[in-house]
Amino acid sequence: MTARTSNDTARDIPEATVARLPIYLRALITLAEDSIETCSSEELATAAGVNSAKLRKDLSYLGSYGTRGVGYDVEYLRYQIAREIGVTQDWPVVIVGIGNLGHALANYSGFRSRGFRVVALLDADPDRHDEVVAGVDVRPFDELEEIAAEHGVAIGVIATPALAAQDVADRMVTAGIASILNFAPTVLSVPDGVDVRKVDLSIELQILAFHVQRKTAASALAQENSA
Amino acid sequence: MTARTSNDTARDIPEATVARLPIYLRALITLAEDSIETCSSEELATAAGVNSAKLRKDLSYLGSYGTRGVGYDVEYLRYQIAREIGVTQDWPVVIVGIGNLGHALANYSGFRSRGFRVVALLDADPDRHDEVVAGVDVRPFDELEEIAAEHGVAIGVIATPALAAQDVADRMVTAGIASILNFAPTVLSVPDGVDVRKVDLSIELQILAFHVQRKTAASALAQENSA
DNA sequence: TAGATTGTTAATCGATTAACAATC
DNA sequence: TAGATTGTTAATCGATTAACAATC
Repeated sequence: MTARTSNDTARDIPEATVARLPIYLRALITLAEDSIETCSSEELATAAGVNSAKLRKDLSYLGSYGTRGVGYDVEYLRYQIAREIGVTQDWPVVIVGIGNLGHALANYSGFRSRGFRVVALLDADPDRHDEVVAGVDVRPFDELEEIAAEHGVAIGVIATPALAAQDVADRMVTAGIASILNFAPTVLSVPDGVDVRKVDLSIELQILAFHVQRKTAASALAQENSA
Repeated sequence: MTARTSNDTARDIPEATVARLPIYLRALITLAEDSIETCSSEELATAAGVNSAKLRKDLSYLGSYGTRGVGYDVEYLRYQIAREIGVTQDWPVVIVGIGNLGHALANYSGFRSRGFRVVALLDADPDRHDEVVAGVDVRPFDELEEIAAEHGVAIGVIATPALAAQDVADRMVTAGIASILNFAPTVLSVPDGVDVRKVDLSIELQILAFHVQRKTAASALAQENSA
């Protein structure tokens, strides 16, 4: 067996670039659906809502997938980005906490169509264990380790109340799940090497509110000064 | 009436700092609930999941609300941050699109408790207009302008399918709603001055998948080379 | 006063952007 | 070849961090 050099694995791609790759992928899928076969960096950038210099710089970290004077082949670039992100394969996912948000997540079609397969829904409440949501049985939270091992689950989604979230995260880590998407409004502490991303609805709204307030204050001020 | 200088309005606070203020606010609320009256930057930083240098730098944009040698008064700092974000007042919000996600959002208690009041739920589907979700009637989408004017709505939430989202955004802008939280997986185009934030569940998962893949590739490589 | 901790400085790091040489 | 567009360079901008003087 030949020892590989580090060149075989992904080069170091900046975090900001990684966060935009899925946006480019979505834009390319939309273009493909519209039967567009080729696009320039300018066109793709517009579809993705970024400027073209940033797009070209981002793509340059992946390799040279375009043709000067012509642009990018939509299908080819789409495949290369999907491969780089890792969504050419299917990732088994567990969702813990089947409240309103858990229901919404389980039913979200965007997961299945984009490389993710919900293999289990877990909830601590025994009253929910009879339910079937989006074609998947709700199972007791205790079965986490078993299910994770059985399906090789690498990604867990936490949609529980804030108080339960840390315990769920600990159990996920024990079960070998090292990537967690956390919807609970709490800061999780996890060992090194475990990757946590956080989505917080009320924080997003508060960031908007800050800007609304500034806009309102600015226009009130302008009005006052012109009076 | 005295003309005000620009010093009276908010200084320019970096975007990265603005995005963290709600996190600090939440940490302070948790500390207050635990009857903690004073905290150091180190303690608050730990609770918020950042390092203390960053926390102090962030707070320095708001003013000098701490006491050297002592730390911060939890209640006082909490109020100052809430005021800076603008959540000492209540913001009326409309949610458009009452599918699974819209339901989850309407029922999310974190809104009401953090300065936001859902004044209307709108959906284009007449079959939904009989429903009452979280104590609020679902109304026809056509009533957007009317409701926005009546309640002075400044913030709109889009939880529709991707195809409807641009139309909803256009109508929101017409109705004078200049801040939009978009859950639909699509890029919105809006006029200058309109603020759009985007939450995309499948993009967050894809970012996780990228890192899982890299971890997996790295350990497979290590194993191979050590063999 | 001595110890503790803030608020600020300055260095470093990473991300964005415009411009353009390379090249189809 | 002439026109178009990529991939890359280098300058700029903004964010992070460690260190410490100011000060309670």
